[in-house]
Amino acid sequence: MNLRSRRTDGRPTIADVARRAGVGAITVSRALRDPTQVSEALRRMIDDAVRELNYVPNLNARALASIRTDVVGVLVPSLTQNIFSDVLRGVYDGVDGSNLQIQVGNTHYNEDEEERLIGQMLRQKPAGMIISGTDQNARSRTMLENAGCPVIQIMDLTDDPIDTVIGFSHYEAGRAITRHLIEAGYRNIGFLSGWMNSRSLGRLAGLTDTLKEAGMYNPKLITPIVTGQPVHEHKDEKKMSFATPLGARKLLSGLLEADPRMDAVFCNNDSMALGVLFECMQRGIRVPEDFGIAGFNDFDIMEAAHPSLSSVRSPRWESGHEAVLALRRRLDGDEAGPKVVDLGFQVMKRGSTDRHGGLARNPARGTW
Amino acid sequence: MNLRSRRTDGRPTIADVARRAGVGAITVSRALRDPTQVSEALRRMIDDAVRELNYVPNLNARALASIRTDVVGVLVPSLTQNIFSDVLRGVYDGVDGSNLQIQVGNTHYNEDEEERLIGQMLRQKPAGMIISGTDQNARSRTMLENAGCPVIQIMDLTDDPIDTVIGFSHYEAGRAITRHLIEAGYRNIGFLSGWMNSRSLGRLAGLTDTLKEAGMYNPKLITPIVTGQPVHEHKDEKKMSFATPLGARKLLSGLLEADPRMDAVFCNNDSMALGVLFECMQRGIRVPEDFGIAGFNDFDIMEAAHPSLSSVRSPRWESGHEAVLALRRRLDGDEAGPKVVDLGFQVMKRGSTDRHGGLARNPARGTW
DNA sequence: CGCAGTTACGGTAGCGCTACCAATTAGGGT
DNA sequence: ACCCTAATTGGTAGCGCTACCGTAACTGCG
Repeated sequence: MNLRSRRTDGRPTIADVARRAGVGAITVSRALRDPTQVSEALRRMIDDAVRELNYVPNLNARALASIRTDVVGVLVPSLTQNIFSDVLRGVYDGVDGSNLQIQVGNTHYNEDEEERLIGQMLRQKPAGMIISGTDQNARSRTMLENAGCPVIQIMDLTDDPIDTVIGFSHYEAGRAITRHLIEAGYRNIGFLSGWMNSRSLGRLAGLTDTLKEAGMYNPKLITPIVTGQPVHEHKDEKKMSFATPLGARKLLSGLLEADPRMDAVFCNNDSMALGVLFECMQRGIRVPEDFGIAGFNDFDIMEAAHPSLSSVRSPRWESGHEAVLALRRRLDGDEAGPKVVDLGFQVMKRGSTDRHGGLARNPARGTW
Repeated sequence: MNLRSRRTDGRPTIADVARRAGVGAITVSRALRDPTQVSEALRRMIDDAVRELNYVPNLNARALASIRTDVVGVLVPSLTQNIFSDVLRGVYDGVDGSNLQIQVGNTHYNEDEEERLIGQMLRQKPAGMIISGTDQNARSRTMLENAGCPVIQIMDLTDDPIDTVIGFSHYEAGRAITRHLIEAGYRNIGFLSGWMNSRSLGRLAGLTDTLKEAGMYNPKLITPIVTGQPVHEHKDEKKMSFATPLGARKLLSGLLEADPRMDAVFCNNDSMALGVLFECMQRGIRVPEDFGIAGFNDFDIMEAAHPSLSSVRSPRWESGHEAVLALRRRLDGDEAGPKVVDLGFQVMKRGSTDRHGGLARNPARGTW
């Protein structure tokens, strides 16, 4: 007797726990999912049985039997860029201590791929979705609106979220860093980018508007705008064509040739800002006296460079983390949270834009 | 009639496909998983029905009914460091086009946490496991040996893998970069590290042995060794205490104080090498003439720095990618693959260690 | 032509869990 | 005492899929 079917693997099931605790299986199920539904006495018997048997629920069975799973789908446009590594770290830190599972999808900045992944994930009836950006196409948006689960858009801001958006304004970030460059005393300010996505474009718009308002706009100081699907991320670990330190060095050369009066540049990311710094070093251009440099994102390296590099600190980890926390609140039944959360950004004013030595007199590390 | 139960969500099931194709459900199941078992004629009918109904298999049901799932558990010690972002990118690239799903766990360099995560993942009956490092504790190792699925250890090398190991020798990497520094003409070579794990220790051992063989070993030029559990990775996105560019600048100052003769340093990672470069700039120490700098990992920034920074290129993306490919081969029934795969490393000889201008005469980017 | 061996397909019975409904008990008001 | 509601517990019937076994048709061979 007592021969277990070959189909099981001998691990205790909810029925084993129920038998040991002397209750019905369904009561165990309830005690596990919502202990308040079960009386104190039974709950303790069940807890004891669970512990003694070392019972672990079978998530597949749970998912099959119930209408929802504990999977959170997270879509990012790239894993190559450190930005989204930070976001994912925030996400993983956010699920620590919950029973949520993360399923990551990489859209490769391709909206068809994004659409496909959204469809695939929604079919798994996820507990929630976290998706980077606010620029989903119409079909993706419709799918998400009808998903029947919380959908959090991150790393950007919009008045019209699918459900909830948690991020910051790239346009305002572009404005803020440009204002800083102007205040620091630069007059011929350029913009240097490799490949641009919708968020980069927002930052560029912020720069352009601010420069125009100041009567300092000069299109020759803006590198050609490359959008669309980025160069495929290669197997050999090379990154997207221009958006590298080396690419930035070449692009800077081009800008200086186009208009030698250029005296500052806002780079689309930190890597390119570093590349610009190194190009300046090689050319003997003094930073910040002759030339100001600002990056975007503010990775660690910016503070450590010499001169230290100004940048805009973006809430990457925070975006991922807050998104998960918002999701968890929603799953706990709290529907009251705000639909638009602005995490802000921080203009980090450092040596590379300190043209007149103001920082030495007032060496704050950065200001909000 | 025809009222669907409230428990379903209206999506087509295998039974719907079977009905439409005029076959039994089990035949559809077979046609989906192993088409060779089904005759050409039926296979086509089934394929058509699948397409018309837009049928997508329910993975939870499949997992519940069968003995194995399509989940691959991936354990990394950290998500903070770019190293493992690259590994994960290789992993995700490797599963593209298969039906494998990735489940990531972060051990935070804590072996108890690692043990817990291994147990938790194995309970889900994964198709395979990929785990960073070869230094699992005894209980973890036992669990993995009895897992009944392929287990790939990555990012290190050992003669005695649990199952298969794919990586490179940190010890040999330490030897190789040290030989390079000696050949470049440096005589007082130090080692700079923040926090050390077992792989860092391997590199340090390679350096130490090589220096001793050359009669050049000087313990004062080695920063204090900090091991054990690293400082907890904070919510505020700060990284582990010393292993940052800024930390490196302080540590370098300490070493120079301990023995001013120091003329080169091998840094435990690229960030610290950059920090050292910036510290040298500020102090007016000429690189590479007065001082040689080498990093480890060879992230993009090393090539773009000025002077460009020597480093050891580690196969991070490749480790993740090859691990998944090996796993896929195993899951396809190919048991013949090697149990130890050395992906090698590459000493990237660049400006920061080019004391005598050899690179200018022979400007190869690096040599294997 | 009969028989074993093979191939192609289908039916049945779960996998472990939970939705749904029923049953039982307790408490509160009249 | 009674009815009515709420709280607690259990039984039944799936969720969608596949392991296992059975059946039927086909093959080759003596």
